[in-house]
Amino acid sequence: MTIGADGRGLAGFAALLADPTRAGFCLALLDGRAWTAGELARAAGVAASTASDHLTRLVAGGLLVEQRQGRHRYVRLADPAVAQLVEDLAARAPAPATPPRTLRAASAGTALAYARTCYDHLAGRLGVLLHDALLARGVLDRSGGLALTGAGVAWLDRLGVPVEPLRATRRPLVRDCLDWTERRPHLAGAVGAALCGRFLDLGWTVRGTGRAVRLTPAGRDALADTLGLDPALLAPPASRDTGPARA
Amino acid sequence: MTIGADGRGLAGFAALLADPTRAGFCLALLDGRAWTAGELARAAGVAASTASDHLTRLVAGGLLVEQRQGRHRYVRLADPAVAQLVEDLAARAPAPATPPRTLRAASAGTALAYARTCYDHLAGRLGVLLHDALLARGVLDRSGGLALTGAGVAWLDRLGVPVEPLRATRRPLVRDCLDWTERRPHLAGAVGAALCGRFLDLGWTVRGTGRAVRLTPAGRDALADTLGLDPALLAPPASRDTGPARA
DNA sequence: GGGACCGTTCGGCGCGGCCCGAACCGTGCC
DNA sequence: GGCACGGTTCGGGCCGCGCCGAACGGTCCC
Repeated sequence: MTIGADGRGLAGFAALLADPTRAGFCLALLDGRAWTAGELARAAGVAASTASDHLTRLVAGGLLVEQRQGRHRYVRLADPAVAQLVEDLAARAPAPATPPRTLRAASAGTALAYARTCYDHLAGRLGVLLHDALLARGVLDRSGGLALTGAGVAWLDRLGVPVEPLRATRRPLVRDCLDWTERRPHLAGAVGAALCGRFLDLGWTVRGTGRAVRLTPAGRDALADTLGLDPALLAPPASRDTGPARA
Repeated sequence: MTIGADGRGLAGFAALLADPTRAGFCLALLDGRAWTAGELARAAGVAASTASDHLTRLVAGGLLVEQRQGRHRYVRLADPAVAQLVEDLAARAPAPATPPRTLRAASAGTALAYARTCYDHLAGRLGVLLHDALLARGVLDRSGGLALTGAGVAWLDRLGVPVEPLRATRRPLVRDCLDWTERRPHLAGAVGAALCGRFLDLGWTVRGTGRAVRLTPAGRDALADTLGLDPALLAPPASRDTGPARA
């Protein structure tokens, strides 16, 4: 009531996400990449002029940052904290009752349910399996809150992911992120992002269409080797009916 | 773009906070207590009918829960996760340019800057000092993410705060919460809430007006004793000019 | 230079949200 | 029972916001 009872600041900020089009932009940008204004306009189904206006407001509000390049206006989420905020809100928002979809979309859905990026870290069934394996192997420990162990630091180092530079970022090292499809946590934070990037560098994973990710045979063997993950569990979706995609 | 590109759900949810009156309600309720509809209406400066409408929407949206008692409608934040969400948003929202205030408000501001509750845990200078002391004494450790140590569990147990029951809640044990006035983290999460409650039970702190909290002489001695905190640092604001209140 | 394309600005339209006052209902108190 | 009080419902007014199309400027390519 006294310190910051004035709701105008909060309301103005929340209003940025209170429009279906702007919210859709932010959800699309959750893939961590930079989109052009036109791409976003087409994805949202609005005129270019409308999208331009929305982007200006989102940038002014600090949710997005832009980068002009030639005749393109690239835009992406301002920082990981914004991604987390959008996710937290989306996780609490009711699903807008869009049960199935077309066959093609359903098939893409199973691929996404298997492995995808969530802003800048791994999500989907693969992300959850990884999270569980890291806990089982003692890389992570959650007896007193999720934390990276000393053994975990060494393990990451052997993998080629030095932890020290990550401490310099103001971002938490490790963080839970609730998985949309699995409804269980996967690993986010600076370590989650570094791990996701390292897997791509090592060729253990490759990017698919959109935010989908595929595990390569080399990746499957490597994960089985370094984390003791059962290769059978790591099998990619064999066909479109490999487990229902709970969207 | 594919899994949840539909921004309607997120937008509808964010819209709950996108109104100055509703946002003000939620900020007021951040003190963790239940308010009546009339109290909120007066605090926000709107008609009772307007407040009633807003409350209905906030309850329907899951942000608030209500409890009818006689002719009163008590309402409070639905759970700690909502409190965190509101705080995260408020922390990112720009301050609505309300530099000083009346003298009386400024004086109340210094009391709040010294010690207050933040939903259900301690905040303000006292909260930050406590947080730092817990780190220094090894109750908390943040070498791999903020975590409660084994020694911390024992320390809490000696204080009369058994940790095991706290694990049963789906709430994280320990969590950072950015302090509005100090701009540094204080301790939130299940342990932060339990600690705040235990201090009140022990008479180390007492509630002041609003969300303000005062440290009792017994509390000052006890904190100095059990945590090695310098009693001089713990001194309450002697007068209104004890350090600027950065609101 | 010509043309295609990306993005922005401007006017104008229409819907929806926010607010209030008045009337009404239920509770609690005298 | 009478009255005060808290809360709700309803109708109506108003402002703001989101959307589009058209016109314009900039950039890149041929």
